[in-house]
Amino acid sequence: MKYDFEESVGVWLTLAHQSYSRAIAERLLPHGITFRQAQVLGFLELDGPQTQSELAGKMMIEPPSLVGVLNRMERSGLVERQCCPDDRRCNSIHLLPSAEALWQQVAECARQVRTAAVRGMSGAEIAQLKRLLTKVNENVSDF
Amino acid sequence: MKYDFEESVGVWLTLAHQSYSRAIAERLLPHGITFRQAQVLGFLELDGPQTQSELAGKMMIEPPSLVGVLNRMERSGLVERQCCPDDRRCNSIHLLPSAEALWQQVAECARQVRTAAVRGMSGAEIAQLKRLLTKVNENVSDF
DNA sequence: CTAAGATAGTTAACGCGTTAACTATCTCTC
DNA sequence: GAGAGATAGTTAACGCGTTAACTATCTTAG
Repeated sequence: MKYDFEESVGVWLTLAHQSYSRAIAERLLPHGITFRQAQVLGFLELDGPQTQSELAGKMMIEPPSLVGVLNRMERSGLVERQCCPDDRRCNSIHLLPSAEALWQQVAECARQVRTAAVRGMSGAEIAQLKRLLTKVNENVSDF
Repeated sequence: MKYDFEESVGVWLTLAHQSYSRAIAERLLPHGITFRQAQVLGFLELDGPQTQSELAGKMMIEPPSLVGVLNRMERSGLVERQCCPDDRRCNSIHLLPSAEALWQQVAECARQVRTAAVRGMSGAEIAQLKRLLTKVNENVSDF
């Protein structure tokens, strides 16, 4: 009773995910930014200044994971931690001017990869892919 | 011109992949083993003693990434690095007795998650999922 | 046979993920 | 108003991924 490494959803999933994130990382590299940092930029751009917990929630990582990302981004002068006056436990994360310019380029990278990923697929196929991936997600989430 | 985080293949892919690997990790935890260590076990079980480069290739990680995994597995008494007599640059990685027993349980975990992932999907849908994921992989690999 | 190049493995430096444990601060209840 | 509990952020310890640079060893060409 052998375990077949080749014929498992897990393998296809891993392969696709790996190529995808590698493609984004490679395109982001020349801009001196990582995928996670780009995501922070995106959410701040989209929803304005917000809390670390909020950001971590949207990025679907644990708060401690965000600490390092923000430290590096602060060091690069992209964002700023600003203490909330009404709740001194919170930090409000703000974009700095240099980040605004960068965001346009970063968004373009993401858009390119996103477009490339579904090249040659019909609308119906894309919808189907989404449906099946969502299904896998559900199946596996609730154990 | 906003970047839509919700409606991208990347997001669906990430979500599915995350749940999947989390599900495996959770099931493996009680056995005191990680996903990567389980993979090493699997490939050694399947193909017998082999080189670190070979292993890294099959796991699709870089050789330096494997070093730490093997160090920890050696520390746990699961595997052994054995110097190849015919080519003294290579290490031949061997399973130790305690690993043999563990493997049965680990394989069962993987099988459970793999089965759960496609629950409620027809054979045609699974084939379609594979086809689409492979397509995404190809699309994005060759830039 | 020797010098040059390829290959196997390691280390170092970095980024990022986790959980557990800690510090502040806020909130809620008595 | 004081003590108990919830919440925001951090740190520490761990696992794992990368690239670049280094050490051995083997191979190959001259």
